[in-house]
Amino acid sequence: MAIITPKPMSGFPELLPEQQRVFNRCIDIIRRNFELSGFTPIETPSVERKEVLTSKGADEKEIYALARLFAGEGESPDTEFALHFDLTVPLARYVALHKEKLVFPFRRYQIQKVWRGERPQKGRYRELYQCDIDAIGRGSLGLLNDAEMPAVIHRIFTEMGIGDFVIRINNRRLLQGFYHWLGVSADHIADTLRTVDKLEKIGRDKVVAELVARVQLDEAIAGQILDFVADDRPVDALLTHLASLPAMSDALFAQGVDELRTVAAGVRSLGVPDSDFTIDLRIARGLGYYTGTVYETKLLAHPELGSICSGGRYDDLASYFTNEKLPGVGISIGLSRIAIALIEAGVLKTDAQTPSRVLVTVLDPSHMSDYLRIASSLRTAGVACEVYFEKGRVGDQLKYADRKRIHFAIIAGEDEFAAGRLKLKNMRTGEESTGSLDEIVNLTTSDR
RNA sequence: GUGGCUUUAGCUCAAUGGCAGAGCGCCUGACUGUGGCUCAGGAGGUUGCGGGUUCGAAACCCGUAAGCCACCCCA
Repeated sequence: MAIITPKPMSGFPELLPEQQRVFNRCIDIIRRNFELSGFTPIETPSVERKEVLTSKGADEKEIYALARLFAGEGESPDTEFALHFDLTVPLARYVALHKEKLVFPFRRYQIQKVWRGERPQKGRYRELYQCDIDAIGRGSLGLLNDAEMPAVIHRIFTEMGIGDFVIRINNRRLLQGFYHWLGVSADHIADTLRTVDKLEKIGRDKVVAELVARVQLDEAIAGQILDFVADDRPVDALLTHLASLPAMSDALFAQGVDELRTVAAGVRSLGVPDSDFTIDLRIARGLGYYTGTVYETKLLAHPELGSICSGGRYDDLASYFTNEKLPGVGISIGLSRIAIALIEAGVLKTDAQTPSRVLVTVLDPSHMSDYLRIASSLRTAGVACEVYFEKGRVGDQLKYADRKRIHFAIIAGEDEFAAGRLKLKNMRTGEESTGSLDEIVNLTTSDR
């Protein structure tokens, strides 16, 4: 029989055990911190009806549809379902469906896989984890929710130890107001936002060229826009400067500046140090539905990964599913992107290939019931362990423990059982100690 | 969807058109109550796949697939 190649599809990442453990630890940190800020878990199905997914005008090339491999006579193998490509659209449907049972503001988190029909590249996958939090209001939603998103993210990234990062905050109202004040026509504003968003990637000259050639802005105006957004003074100085600009005569601009000031103050009070967040007028987010605050997060040591966490404020989450106005603000961590890249870069350190902390070696199979009892006692004490059930000398068994980087081995044979004293070997130090079962269990719970 | 580059052992990579190799990893033994270190030995390849040129192809040509990168878009 021909061997089927065991290689997974590119873009559908798969981890080795020690990597998976790091990845899961990241998920644990994210979940704990989401809950610490009062966000409640929900999970939506991996598939939605196609019409739900395309409601926001998503790029249909990005969506994987579900089909059966075979269809009966007169049946179509196609289904009306497709895999979700983000968690925001499903959230909108969920909230619209359950709004009479939910209490608003609704604060939920969701950690699930999503699928995108993309050409994979570094940091870009076709199957990936997204970790979203959103706060949804009914009719209205307080502005300080916008400050909470970066605060939660800051706690998570700090705890994960992913290295220095900067959460960049901006406000789309401010940008729109500014462009309006400059005289950019309404139907060119979205295009302008999107083009300026590329600044970091393609550089000032190309952005100006594109603004002039494609968006048909006056070159002088394009230049003014770029001077405006490239302003990188510190938060307070920038806010003061913005408030002094003649563009303050534009109501939208003034509102944006005001919102940004409130959000920045909130972020600071929620414990994010000034070194870790900034107001960056360059970011706009490509997505059209953001209306106010927007976020992007950059890893200083890995700028090539792009934004590892982004989001923003939207006026109306679920306009396709209900007439009721549901404004919200949310942020999403691209966990697969961060974790896989940082594991490969060695920033997130991998450890043992197993959760087992202790290996119970088997020297004398006639005492198997004793070995099993030892394992049971360890587990009752909360110590992860396993028994070596295979044929093998002590050397083989210790080698097994060594390769899986199991911290301790319990070694007991005829002599130990006769004396009622077990031997515990610390695999890291090589040090051995003896004691009763209880004493040994105790030793494995202490650090070292 | 468009373009560029790449594909040789599990991994990283050599091999001027002339015997397909190294390092690391893996397995066995030295070592039947003690892992890592060392030493000795071993396994592992239709050179991505299909065709062509040639006395002879891993190498050159055509096709195809996959991978990487860039665009697009985005986490």
